[in-house]
Amino acid sequence: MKGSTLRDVARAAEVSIASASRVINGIDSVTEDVRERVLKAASALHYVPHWGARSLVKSRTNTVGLLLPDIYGEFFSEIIRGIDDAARICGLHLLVSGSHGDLAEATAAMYAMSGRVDGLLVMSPSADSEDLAAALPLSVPLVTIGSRIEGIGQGAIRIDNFGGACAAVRHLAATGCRRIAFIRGPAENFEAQERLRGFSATMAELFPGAEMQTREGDFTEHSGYGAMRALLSCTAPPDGVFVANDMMAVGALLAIKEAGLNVPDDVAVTGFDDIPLARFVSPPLSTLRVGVYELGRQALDLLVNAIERENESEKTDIVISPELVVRESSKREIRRTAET
Amino acid sequence: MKGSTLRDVARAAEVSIASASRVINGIDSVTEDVRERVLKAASALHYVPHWGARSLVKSRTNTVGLLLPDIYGEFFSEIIRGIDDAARICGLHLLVSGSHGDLAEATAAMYAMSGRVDGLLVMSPSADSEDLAAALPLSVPLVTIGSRIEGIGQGAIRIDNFGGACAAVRHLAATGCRRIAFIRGPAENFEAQERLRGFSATMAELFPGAEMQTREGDFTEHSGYGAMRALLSCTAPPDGVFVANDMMAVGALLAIKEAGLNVPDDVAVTGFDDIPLARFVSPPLSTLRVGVYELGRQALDLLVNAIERENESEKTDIVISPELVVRESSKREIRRTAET
DNA sequence: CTGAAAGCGCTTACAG
DNA sequence: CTGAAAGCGCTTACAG
Repeated sequence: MKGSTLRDVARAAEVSIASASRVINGIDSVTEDVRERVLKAASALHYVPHWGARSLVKSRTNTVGLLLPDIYGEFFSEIIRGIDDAARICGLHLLVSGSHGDLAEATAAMYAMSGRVDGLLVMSPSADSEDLAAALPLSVPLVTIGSRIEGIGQGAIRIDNFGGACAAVRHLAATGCRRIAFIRGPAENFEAQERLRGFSATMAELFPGAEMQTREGDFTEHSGYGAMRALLSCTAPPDGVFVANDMMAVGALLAIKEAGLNVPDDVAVTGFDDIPLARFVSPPLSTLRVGVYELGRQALDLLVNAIERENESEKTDIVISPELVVRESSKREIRRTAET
Repeated sequence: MKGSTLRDVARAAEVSIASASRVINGIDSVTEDVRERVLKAASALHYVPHWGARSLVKSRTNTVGLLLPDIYGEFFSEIIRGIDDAARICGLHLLVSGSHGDLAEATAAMYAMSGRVDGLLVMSPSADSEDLAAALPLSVPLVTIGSRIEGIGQGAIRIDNFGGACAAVRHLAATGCRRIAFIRGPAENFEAQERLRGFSATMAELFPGAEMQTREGDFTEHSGYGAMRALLSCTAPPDGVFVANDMMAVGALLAIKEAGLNVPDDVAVTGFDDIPLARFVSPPLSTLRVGVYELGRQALDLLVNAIERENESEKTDIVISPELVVRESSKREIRRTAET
């Protein structure tokens, strides 16, 4: 079970450790004879380089850390995929850590990682981010994903949640909706806040003085269902709903159906994210597509850049604009309403 | 940017490196005075232990590697979640690597990982597994997930795909289906093969001598759609379809709808996996629930055990039985058919 | 081209 | 309780 070391290989090949190291690393001009002997010995002994030792002397780990919030589902999967693919191309390994209930856990995870990675990718959309910033290890290049924090790290990548929300509301209005409601995400979530801001701003512009109906959800289907029921029981129920993410929108769809109303004719619905599910619910859900995979790739590229240019403090910010995808849930003829 | 070392901390705290090491590791009885000084110095210097050095001397990395095939979606996400949660409890880090197109890539990934982990979790349901086995580093405890390979590793965890398939076919038969077809997964995929085996065996038992209709898919929604269309254009189209995974079943649902037929009355449908989407399509999809999160947890526990009992070669095998979940897509009154 | 030797940062018996 | 020292496995100038 115990692995063999370079010394064992060198001994078996009857060369010095230095020479063995050279052929293992494929460097230098080494005699073909030596190379062969070392390679043979290495494979016979099932030699695997001890990574800790190598990283100790090179002070490079060739590993990046990925810190995720407590995320569940497609989004998580996609972003890892994007990062992992990009990392493989750069020859980097990926250390992941998810599900951090509270700040203490997130800090501990970051701290534990920072000694073994060349850089850190941190996604932490909740409010504690400020405190997290205070706890940052300064010795490691860091790129934030979708974070509200401006000052920290060597780079940041985020989604234009505000712009996306504006587009959604404009779209609903263009399709004839006059009473547009909003189902919000968690109050402490930065991305949710930005979507709310986009909603409010656009509503104020399009329907000045009108009252805005919103309900809070927690990004789960269940909460979307509940919020939609609440909205439908208002005295003036909405004829269009922008929902802060697709998962909640799916719940909203259910609630509308249960109320015996039609989507999109009675209530048009638009979500956010474009998770795969969006295409499969009935009616298919209009939404804002975020290239999550691409986001992951770019985040990693940003980090690799930061690692390479060391402490040159040129900070890069990337903003990804979501794209409106119109499906059946909001596709309707512009109707003339009799009442106001 | 450059991190400080234990030596720096010791110097600042005016103690020996040994003492500094002790308080950092929280061991031994150390004077309260020393402890305080070291802790203060460490935080002032933003000291982070160099993990490579530590692992070099302890010959423990506190990291496990996870090797996944080219997987996309919920399944991937869930299994990582299960493993990550379990790993955190054990104080282990998780190195992940996905998307291995071919054997060479998978082998390279495994090799690259094996020098930096205490154990390996390998999921590789495709046929190359035999070759992969040959390439295994022997120095690292290894647990396979859903692998066809029997001989390798210190443990294995797998899904009872055969049993699940049997249950699905029996269920369809019990609900009145008389011509049950099967949409297969990729031919080289072990799990897909097992599901096919279960289908064939049960069909042979229930409808001896009857011809079996099957079509191959590749686990994507699109291929399920195509396979279903092909099945519907047969001279004797099926009145029940067992589909090798939920994603393809979703495609099948679409094809049936497009053909103007009703689910479940004209064709009952059952999938496999119970991905979240299954509940949201219309009609909701009957399927076999596999506790993927739980599977991940258990896989890690198995590995931790293997790591702890070192080379005692007591190999553990765990088989998880999927559970039949009946939803609308196969809920129908048993009908009497006029024709044969 | 090749080898002896120093050193990466840390832990851990071993003395005191 | 504390420190000096050896050693974990590897890479890399430095000589030869």
